[in-house]
Amino acid sequence: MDRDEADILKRYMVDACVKVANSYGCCDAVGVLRGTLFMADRPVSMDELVEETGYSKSTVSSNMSTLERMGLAKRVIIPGDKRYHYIPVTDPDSLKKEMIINMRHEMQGIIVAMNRTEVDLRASEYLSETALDRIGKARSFYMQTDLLLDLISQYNTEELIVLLQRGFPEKK
Amino acid sequence: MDRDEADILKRYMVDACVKVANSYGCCDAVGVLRGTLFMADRPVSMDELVEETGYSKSTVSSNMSTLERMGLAKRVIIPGDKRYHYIPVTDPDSLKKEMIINMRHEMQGIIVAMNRTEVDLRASEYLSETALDRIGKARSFYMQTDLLLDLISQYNTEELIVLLQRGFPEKK
DNA sequence: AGTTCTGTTCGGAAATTACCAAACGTTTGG
DNA sequence: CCAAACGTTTGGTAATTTCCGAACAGAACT
Repeated sequence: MDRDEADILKRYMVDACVKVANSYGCCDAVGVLRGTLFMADRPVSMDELVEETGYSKSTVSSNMSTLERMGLAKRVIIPGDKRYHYIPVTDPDSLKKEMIINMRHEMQGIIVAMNRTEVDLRASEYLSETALDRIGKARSFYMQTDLLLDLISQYNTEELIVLLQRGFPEKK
Repeated sequence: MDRDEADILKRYMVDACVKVANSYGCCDAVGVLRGTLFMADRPVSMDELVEETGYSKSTVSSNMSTLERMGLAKRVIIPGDKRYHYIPVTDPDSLKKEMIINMRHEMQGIIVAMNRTEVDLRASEYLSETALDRIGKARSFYMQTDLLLDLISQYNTEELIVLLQRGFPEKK
């Protein structure tokens, strides 16, 4: 397969991955690399990623590190080759796990901030009931969501779908 | 309450909101404004946001628009005042709904890309079974997740927690 | 009408970020 | 122990983004 053909084949995935990457604040290169990796039919070395994406070696190196950190790519060892090779992470459980970890991390950051703020608020001489009340309500939302995410992480997607489609049978 | 006191009270929330904003690729100002708005005990005019954040009027205006677009702030009308006033969106249902809409949007973008890629792949003379297989598996993951999100959006958080804590009773 | 008080848009300056090339440290193979 | 191959780190540059001030457009009141 020549380069042009490969580029045409991967364009949609690359575009979609770039959009996703951007929506999480990542630069284009992360998306391009992810899409390229996804479309490869075997583990890809860094040289090949340089070749296929047109980015420099240093850019590929650092951005592949971030893809790895995000749990979207993995390094594998190819026997008889001293170079690293990357494969995309595509198994549902890993992807789901990463998504949930990220979301819970966000929840917990906000919860910690709310706890600290509540302490400050109660110590303040200008005690704002409105603020206290709002913090209490918002915190319980974030804690509930965090709990829900924990529960969701204990089932796989098929089980969750069955459970939720079943719903509350007693309600008929 | 003086300015310093207010700044101390809101610092944790502002910091946390800035972190969240950054993790979604938004600039600091979005987080600062969100945190400030959250800590206000009444609807806030744009002048007050300018005053409290130190940003210029134009910066506040454009970033409040993005907060509104993200479903995290709302404009309200104060009778007898021709200025806009902003309130933070804190009710659980709205927040949950926004989160799910964003996630489903991401899922659907990827699914569309995969469908188009599959068409291209099948039309290509260099048909890669590996790529086709990977696309099929990945797409079913994203479609399942999308379905799951749809189901999740049909319950409120309390109900979901009950359902998932109950689990599969027949499995004892 | 005109005046004043809104909020948005526009152009440019400053700060940040993405990227590359080169130098560097490590590992592999001879 | 040397040479070659590999990946990471560093410094500098180009491009982007953020932000501000000024100009602008619209509404409310005189």
